[in-house]
Amino acid sequence: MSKPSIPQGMRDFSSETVRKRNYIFSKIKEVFEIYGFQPLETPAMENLETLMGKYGEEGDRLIFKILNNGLNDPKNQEKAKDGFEKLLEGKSSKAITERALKYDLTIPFARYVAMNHGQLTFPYKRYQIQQVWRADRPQKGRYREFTQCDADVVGSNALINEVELAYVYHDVFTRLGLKEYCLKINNRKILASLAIECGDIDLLTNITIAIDKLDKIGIDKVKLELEQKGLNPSQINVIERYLNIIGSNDDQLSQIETLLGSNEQAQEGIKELKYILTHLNQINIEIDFTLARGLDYYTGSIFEVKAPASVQMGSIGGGGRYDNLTGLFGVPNIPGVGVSFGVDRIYDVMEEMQLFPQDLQISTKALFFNMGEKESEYAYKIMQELRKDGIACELYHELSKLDKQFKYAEKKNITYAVIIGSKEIEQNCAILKNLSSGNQENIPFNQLAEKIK
RNA sequence: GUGGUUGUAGCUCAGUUGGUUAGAGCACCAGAUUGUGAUUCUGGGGGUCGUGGGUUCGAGCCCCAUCAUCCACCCCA
Repeated sequence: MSKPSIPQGMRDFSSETVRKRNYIFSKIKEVFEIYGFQPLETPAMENLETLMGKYGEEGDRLIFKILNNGLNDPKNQEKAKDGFEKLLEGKSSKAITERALKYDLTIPFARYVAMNHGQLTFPYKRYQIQQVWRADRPQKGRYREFTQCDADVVGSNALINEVELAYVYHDVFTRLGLKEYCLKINNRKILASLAIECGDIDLLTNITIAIDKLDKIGIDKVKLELEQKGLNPSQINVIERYLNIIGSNDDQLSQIETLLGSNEQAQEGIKELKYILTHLNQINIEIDFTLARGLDYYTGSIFEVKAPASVQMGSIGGGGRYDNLTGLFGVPNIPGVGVSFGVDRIYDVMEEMQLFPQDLQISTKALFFNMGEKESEYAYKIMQELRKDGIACELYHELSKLDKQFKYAEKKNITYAVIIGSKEIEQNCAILKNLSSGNQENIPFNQLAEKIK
């Protein structure tokens, strides 16, 4: 038998890691709940047609598809062969695969809303914390299975939702102690107007992909890429003037008004930005007109959260407004806006910046030493009393040298050692030793719980 | 999907131009120590050198393939 292994980009999480991850989840959940979001879970797999075509061409390629069962059944073999031919041609085939692992939480959520819009109370505010899967090559901060934490509001056009979600970001990162994060905002309408200003709305995708890279590759390479995409010098000139907008939020707003203010869409986008920013004067938020975000379905505000520059992680969260997501599933006129947290990346950032609290790893509070068969029977009864009081404790599993029992306690980060030997039984008390300070004292059995708590 | 990096004991890593029986530190186990975490000393167990082929009298080392890893691109959280 070959050595056991797990698939590429998948991970086991040790106890220590799970505790740290749970710490992040609990903070995020707390904030979601106090802003009035309700939990939702959807299945790991969706019908393939629910997912295909929603994330662009690249996205389709990265969806994990699940092979149908029963392909070897003689009844299905003709179909399966035809289907396989189709696959080889690069088309998809229901005969071979009709289910897939979910790629994000937003599309399954839209599917859920489309299926249940009759029952839901709008605006519907839901949060969802689940795994998603992408068949991407793993690298730093990128895994094939990772967890997203989303909060969305659907059924409301009000910009107050954007304001609320920005506060959600702020509150979560504040609670996690991740102070130097950077929340950026832009509006797709402004990007769209830039494309119109260049003479063709269809240029939007190419333009956004190129300018999104500005801080990574610099202005010259962005211009080169635009040139390669077939833009002419006067178009590139417009974009360059757009990219040269810098300064405080107010400065940037007045500059964009000068450049694109005559465009109706731009006016709308600018108005929205202004509204959101004036309601967010308590927190740090930066306009970034180069912010584009990949997903095609965004139509209004877009958000992105960058990790502190010192850790080189890039995006740890993102979101935005979409006008008609459920329209993809035949239910029109349900606009929405949402944000997402990349927990796995937040974990990596917090690990690197050492932001996890020390006391997360304390599991067992007290270890009862095993001093022999009779003694441990006695100790067991006392231990069960402590457990009734909610104190996590355990009895060392066999009679061993004290040295060994101490080492076990030390490794498991256990706070107290409780030693009950024949002497102690006679005196109706136990030795309670604090393993971090090294102090020990005799404690009557009936006071043990109180001392340990 | 494209390009590169790495893979030797539980962990971190040495290992010469291809040449006897593959090493170290840490960890683990036993003892010195029959009720208090240390230190020290003595002894011990552990490896199909990622996997599968090939070249060679001979491969941890060279070649091919494959899997995993990390990194960059694409894209993205």
